[in-house]
Amino acid sequence: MPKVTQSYRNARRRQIMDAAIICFSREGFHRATMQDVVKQSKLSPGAIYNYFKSKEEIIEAIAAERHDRERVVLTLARNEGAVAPVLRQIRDTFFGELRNPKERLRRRVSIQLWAEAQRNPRILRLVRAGVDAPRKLLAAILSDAQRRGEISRKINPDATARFLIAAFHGLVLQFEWDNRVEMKPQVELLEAFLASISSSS
Amino acid sequence: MPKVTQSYRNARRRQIMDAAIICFSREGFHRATMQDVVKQSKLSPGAIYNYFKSKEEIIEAIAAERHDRERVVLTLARNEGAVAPVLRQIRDTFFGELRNPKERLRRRVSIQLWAEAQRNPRILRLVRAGVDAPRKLLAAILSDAQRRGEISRKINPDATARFLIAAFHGLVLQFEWDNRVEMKPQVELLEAFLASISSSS
Amino acid sequence: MPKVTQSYRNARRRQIMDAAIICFSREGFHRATMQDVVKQSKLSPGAIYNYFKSKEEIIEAIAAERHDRERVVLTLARNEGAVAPVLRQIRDTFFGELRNPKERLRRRVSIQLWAEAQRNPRILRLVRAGVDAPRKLLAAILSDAQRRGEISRKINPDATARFLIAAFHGLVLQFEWDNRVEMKPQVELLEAFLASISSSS
Amino acid sequence: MPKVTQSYRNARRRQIMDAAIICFSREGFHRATMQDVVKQSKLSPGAIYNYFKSKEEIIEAIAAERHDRERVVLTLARNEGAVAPVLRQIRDTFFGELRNPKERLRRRVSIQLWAEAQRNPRILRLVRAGVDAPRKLLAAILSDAQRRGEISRKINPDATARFLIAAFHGLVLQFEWDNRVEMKPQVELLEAFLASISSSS
DNA sequence: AATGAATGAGATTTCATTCAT
DNA sequence: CATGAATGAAATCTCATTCAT
Repeated sequence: MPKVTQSYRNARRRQIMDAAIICFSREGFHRATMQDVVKQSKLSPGAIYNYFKSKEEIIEAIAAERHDRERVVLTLARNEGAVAPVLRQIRDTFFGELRNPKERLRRRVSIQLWAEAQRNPRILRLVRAGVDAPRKLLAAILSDAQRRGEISRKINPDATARFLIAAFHGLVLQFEWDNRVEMKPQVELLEAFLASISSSS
Repeated sequence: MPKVTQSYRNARRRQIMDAAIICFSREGFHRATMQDVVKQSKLSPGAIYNYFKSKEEIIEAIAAERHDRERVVLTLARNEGAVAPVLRQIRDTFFGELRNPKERLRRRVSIQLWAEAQRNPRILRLVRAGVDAPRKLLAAILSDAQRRGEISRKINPDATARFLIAAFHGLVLQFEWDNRVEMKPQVELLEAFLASISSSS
Repeated sequence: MPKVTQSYRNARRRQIMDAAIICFSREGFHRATMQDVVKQSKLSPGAIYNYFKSKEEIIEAIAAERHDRERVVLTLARNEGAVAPVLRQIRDTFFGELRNPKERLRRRVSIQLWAEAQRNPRILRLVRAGVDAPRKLLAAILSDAQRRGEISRKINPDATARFLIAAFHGLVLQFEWDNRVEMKPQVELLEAFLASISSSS
Repeated sequence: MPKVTQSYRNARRRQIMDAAIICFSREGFHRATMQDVVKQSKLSPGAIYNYFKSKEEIIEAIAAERHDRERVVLTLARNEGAVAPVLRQIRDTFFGELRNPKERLRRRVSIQLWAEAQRNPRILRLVRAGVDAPRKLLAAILSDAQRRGEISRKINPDATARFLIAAFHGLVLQFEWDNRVEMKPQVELLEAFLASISSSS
């Protein structure tokens, strides 16, 4: 029934969100003005407000997308067999993405979202959800591996999952502050860590 | 030449920064207005601008203080003997502080600073310095311990130090998003991690 | 040359004006948006602009219609005989209409027009015309009645006509502000007033 | 305790309201911009918003003032003796004021308020109160006069009071639409009306 | 003629900062 | 040094109108 297709509308939303991600990653949510987004998106203010009710809503849409994305990446990993290659794949996916320029923009915006979550309950909910889902999946993977005897019974899957995600977030920050930081030693450290919790130890 | 004593000036700066920390942790840098800080500090706008040239400068002063503080905590730990108790003390100091309400405010502001560092080079420098100093100290501690044969030669002290700090930052976020998160399992995980890098392994 | 019949065009104009009257009476001219009129009329913006050059023009069309209507009501009254029943009929027509829901909407819009006339000369002209015509008709009726000796020579027909219309407008306002206002005592008052100007006095 | 006196604040509010009355009477509430009021008042936007939270609040303050003013005028009239001179004084005060240029501005704004009352309940309440108080006072005056036998027992004081006020409002409109309208014949008509309800009749 | 997404000027309001007292 | 009213640039958002389809 609509005059323009859903895919047209989606493309516009995409266009706006991409522009916003560029602006927000450059200037932060508050310093970036809607005028900046307008220019970057090559649309008009009115057009943007046809797709998003407010600047806040754009931010929320970006947060929601982050959330989805992270969940999807991990879900893909789930179904495979032995734990070690699965974890290695997750690790490589996440670290690999840090080199991707587009993903770097998004990571910069994520840091903004962490700050924003402090005073915007809707963002908080989205950020939380974006972290909870991966954590639970990771914990389930670890749990399964424990059941199969692949990793030590002594470790706490939930706490370990949380710890791994925390470490990843922390390293995102480190990389943000100084992008010459080498990721390889970190990857190796994780390798050692995983080895230390594997059953043979 | 100053008409009031330095200690008076210091007390006023303190008063303003404490008020600002409260406001910033509540609303974020950008949403918190100078009026909020004025009210919270029980001073007048004019008075505040006698001590800080701008809102930015207050933020920078807070960032500088964070930086100092973190360095001091670690410096205290340095001179002692065996590595295990030293690391345990550092760990307990940092995690212990997470329960301290005043420190929680400051942590909230830290997260804001992480976001702000993205577009304010002066903040970036301060944040970076606030992370570099502890990292180097920690690396030195690990290095010393390696030399003394207390921990494995195979680990990379720099990378490990960075990793530990990253994990701590990540856990600060986790705690911020959900303050019911238990820290004890995390502390135990770190214990296991330290054990895994000790020489006996 | 027109591609559609005049009656089709008229029906569309009617549809738009009816929708506009609803919107304007609800929100006022300025608060009501063209989008509101679009929704209410179940047409599209483009369609509306095919029939009216601007929002102003819709307002003017409504004003013009008010004007016509009021003139017509009075014209109908003119041709009858004795003055008393004629005046009574006019009175009853006007007061009776106040109970008519559709007419109430229009009265609400009239009040908007009174305000609008202050800064829109075209509206002013229409409002003025809408009041002048009835006044002149009423004055003529009174004048005729004077000539026939039905009402006192002492009264000034023009001033009296103006006064009656003014009182009616004022009562429209009273009713608008509080629609529990009883109209019957007002009607009786007018009866007394008419009696007082009738020749017997 | 305040740094500036209350009278200073009152003077500023006066300054803003006077400027607003000029702008609103010229352009209407909606066409007049805050920038217009800023210019007219020779203050800055920020200064105005120190005294009024919003444009709406300025409008409400003006409405409240109208209300007060009208009440005061009538209250003054109350205490005197015989009804005829009292009513004549009220009549002359109201009609006399119509020639006062400042009062004309305010009347123009009143008409705006009548329109605005349709969709702003706070304005409605103020407008209503501004009409109710005078009406009750007038009704009381008439009632007293009836008790003293000065005017006919047959009239309904409430309805008559309402009618007189309605007529006045209606004449304000007439005068607004055409300021060449003579008020003298109207005053005489009222004289006749009052005579017709006096006891001798 | 009809559609409705897009336009963009312009409205209200905020808030960091200043400066006369 | 302190005060706090005043400043005014700039931000977000709205909405009458257009025009490609």
